Amino acid sequence: MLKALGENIKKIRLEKGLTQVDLVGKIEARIDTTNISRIEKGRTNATIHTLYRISEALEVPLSDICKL
Amino acid sequence: MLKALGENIKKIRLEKGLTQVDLVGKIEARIDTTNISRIEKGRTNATIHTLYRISEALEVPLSDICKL
DNA sequence: TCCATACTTGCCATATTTGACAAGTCAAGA
DNA sequence: TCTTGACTTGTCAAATATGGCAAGTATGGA
Repeated sequence: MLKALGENIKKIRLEKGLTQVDLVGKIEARIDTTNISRIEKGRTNATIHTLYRISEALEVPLSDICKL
Repeated sequence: MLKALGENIKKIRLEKGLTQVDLVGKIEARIDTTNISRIEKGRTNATIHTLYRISEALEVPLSDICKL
């Protein structure tokens, strides 16, 4: 399930033509590519706030990245 | 945003006619009404795994409780 | 081959979620 | 009023997410 979530994020990110660094750059509050990578690989159980910041940077609704 | 998420959960829970205790009872892995209450009140930044377990207990897609 | 870019992974310190329990609030009804 | 059920809030310990940095892997191009 975390893996599916991560793949969702990665898919959307690539569709937008963004690298992890680009994505991080679009997030106001500090976040690290380390964390993006961990989330995309399903290696961490992200908090909803982190996912929310990612959804903002990707310019998609939070619910889009929560579609499993 | 955490508050909106919590209100979402509460709304769905009440629509299903469940109390917090009922909801906890439907979740396989251990969870506490303390945590349900904190999430519903937006006092905690829940992890996606916790929200996923709640969505399972509510029998709705995770994306439904992530609609802000 | 060498280099650059993109990504992954390990480690650390700090902050915070979670589970657990106890105590408190609140509303409805006997 | 008293009781009961539902919910909220405080505190604690343990687990873990996060930010940060460094090192490693993989791929493609000069």
